[in-house]
Amino acid sequence: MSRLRPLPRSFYRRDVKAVASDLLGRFLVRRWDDRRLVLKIVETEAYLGAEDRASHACGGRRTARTRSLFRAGGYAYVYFIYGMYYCLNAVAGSSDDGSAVLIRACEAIEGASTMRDNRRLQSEPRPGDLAGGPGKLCQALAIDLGLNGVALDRGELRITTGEPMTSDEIVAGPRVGVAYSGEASGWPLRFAWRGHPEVSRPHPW
DNA sequence: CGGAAGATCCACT
DNA sequence: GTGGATCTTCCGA
Repeated sequence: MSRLRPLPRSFYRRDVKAVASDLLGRFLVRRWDDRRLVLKIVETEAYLGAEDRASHACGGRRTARTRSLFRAGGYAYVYFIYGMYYCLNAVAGSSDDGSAVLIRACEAIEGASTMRDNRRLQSEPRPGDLAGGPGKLCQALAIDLGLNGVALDRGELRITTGEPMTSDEIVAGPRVGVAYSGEASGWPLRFAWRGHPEVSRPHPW
């Protein structure tokens, strides 16, 4: 495996769509319980900011929950949803933008047995079982609100250099689970590695 | 202060 | 394909 060198904060402080597609193929590295868990990012979604009705930053409203979302790029934004799941974002752009990239799916590279334990899977994982969705991903990596706001270039949760996708390997489509957001629900802000077995449903290809 | 909704997942038919 | 789990968050009154 290539060296797990953290991406610099400048990586995140760009247009959120560029950050979202450029995160595909990078490694997500989680230190937990004296172990190292490594995954390759295969699916992301960009959330713009005030102008995006699907975003928690819609209308520029700031709440206790979205505090870390309005920081400058390079930090984690973790939130709790549906009474039982967490979702992980990488904050993008400049301070006060409220733009972020939701990490939707990953392929396990190292530490799959620990992820399986964390997911409480009884049988051999099938494609997508370990980290093939934003809630599953956080469960596999034991990510909760304790990691909300942490820097992604150091510490126990990092995103590192990896094997970025070329544009012909990337497919874009509308985001998942945002039907309530009107026109924004059709924006092609979901990015995935075309044909990869860990990409969540519905498949964007 | 009450109620509705939610960037999901799973079991079941 | 459908519905239930489960509870924080947010908005309106």
